[in-house]
Amino acid sequence: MAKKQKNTRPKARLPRGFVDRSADDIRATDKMIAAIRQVFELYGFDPLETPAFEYTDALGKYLPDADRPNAGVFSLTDDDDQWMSLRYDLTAPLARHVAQNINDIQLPHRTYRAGYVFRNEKPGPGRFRQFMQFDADTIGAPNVSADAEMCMMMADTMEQLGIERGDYIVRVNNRKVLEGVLEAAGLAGDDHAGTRLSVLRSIDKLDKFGIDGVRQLLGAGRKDESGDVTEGAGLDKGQIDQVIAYVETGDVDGNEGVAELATIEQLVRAAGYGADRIKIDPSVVRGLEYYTGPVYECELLFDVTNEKGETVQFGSVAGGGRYDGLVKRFTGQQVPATGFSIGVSRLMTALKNLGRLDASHVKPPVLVCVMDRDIQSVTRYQAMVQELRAAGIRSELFQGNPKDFGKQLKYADRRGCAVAVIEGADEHAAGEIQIKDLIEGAKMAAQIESREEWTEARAAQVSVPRDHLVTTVRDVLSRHEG
RNA sequence: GCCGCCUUAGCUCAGUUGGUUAGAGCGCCGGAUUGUGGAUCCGGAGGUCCCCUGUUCAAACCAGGGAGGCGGUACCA
Repeated sequence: MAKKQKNTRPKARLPRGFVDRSADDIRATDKMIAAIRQVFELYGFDPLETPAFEYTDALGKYLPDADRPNAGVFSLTDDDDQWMSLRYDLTAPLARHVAQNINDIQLPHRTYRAGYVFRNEKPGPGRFRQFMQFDADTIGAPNVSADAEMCMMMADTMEQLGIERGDYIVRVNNRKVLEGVLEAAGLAGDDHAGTRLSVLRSIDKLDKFGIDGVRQLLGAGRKDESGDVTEGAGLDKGQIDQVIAYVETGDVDGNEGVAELATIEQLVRAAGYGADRIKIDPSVVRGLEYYTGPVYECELLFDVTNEKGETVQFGSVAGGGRYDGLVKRFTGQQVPATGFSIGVSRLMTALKNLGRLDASHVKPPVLVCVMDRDIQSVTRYQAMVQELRAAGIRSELFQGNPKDFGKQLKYADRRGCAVAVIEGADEHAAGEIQIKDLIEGAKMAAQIESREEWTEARAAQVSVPRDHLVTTVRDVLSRHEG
């Protein structure tokens, strides 16, 4: 029978691409969010929260030919048979919110929001199916000064997060410029729509594969490490040279986008942001779906290593752009908007691996041990914990099985507690308590070889009057500060 | 999706020209030690050898299929 039961036990496992988050990660995330929020608030943005689910058509992910949401999103049908999906970014839900409340919203509308988004796709190193984004957007802002502001705010945010100047770069481009290049290469018109997509994707791969890689992708194709072939855009040599020349110089004649970029550059330079922080970069492409003008992204310039010590390609940690058509989908009126999104989870990985995120500020608690198990004694131990807490000292009563005292100290040791408080019958009779410095004790343990000696030593332990509890604990804690 | 590699104890892994009861280290639990963490010593628990089918007297090992994991690539709002 027992065997049979075993077969029906569920396997404890996570859905692929999802992770549990540890105490350290949560605290680090909270800290990052607080830093980002501080910058956004300072710039005059207000918070907004939208739900994790939206009706699928509001996200704009319906296949034209099937009554079924597109791949890439997690979807289900509500009890009225309507398709709902988990949001895959924070921009589409914002557009829905603005369209829905357009009469009550004072434009320009400046908002920010943090939240988890979900993507139903193959996870990769550092890429998950649930991750956090932190967005800022200005809705109803037709001029590129709003885009320039976004770039500057991105830079400020990086510095607020502790990333030093020179360790990040905000790169800016313009969709209109890219379209101009494609036109100049003879790729205008509906016939070449597919090719245009391929070309843009190829340009986007510059930082990953370099100029030669981009050339291959623009032409016949490229082979990856496993030997798999990526089909190329199939341009001829003249067209490839034309595109590569643009990527290298950023030149396109008489293009509206070029003028916009010049304005952005002028604005940010006037505000004191040099090319070491914000620069025009012709290889920036961003998402292909809805951007209509300036696009920008922020990249980290230092090496990030993974657990195995290998340097990893990190890519951009934030990105955004102008999306003038997104609200129009709902209302029919043009509502120009621009905004960007920070990949909080990714950025945290980078900062953590770099040791730039002092993840654990939180000190382990002081442990009050349970020596005598009668109710009178336990109430005394409880009172000690209350006293410590009232003094603002993080502390806990041992809540495991108290019959083995050694286990309690072992628990304190594993938890990293600095102090254990011990009061047995002897101490109680004398009106004393034992305060044990576990960190000092661990150092002493290294000097001791025999078990007996170690047990006898009662390492780094002092006996003090009961009413010295708080002051003595505080002394020991401060000894280990910093 | 496509390409490659991988899957044996909680973890990291060994294992075999196909041959009895499948191993190690670490971890875990118990004891030496029922009032003191570490080190040491002794003992113990823990396995559908990823799943299915086939070949064979015999499969953890061979063959076919499948699943899962990792990595690359594609897609990425």
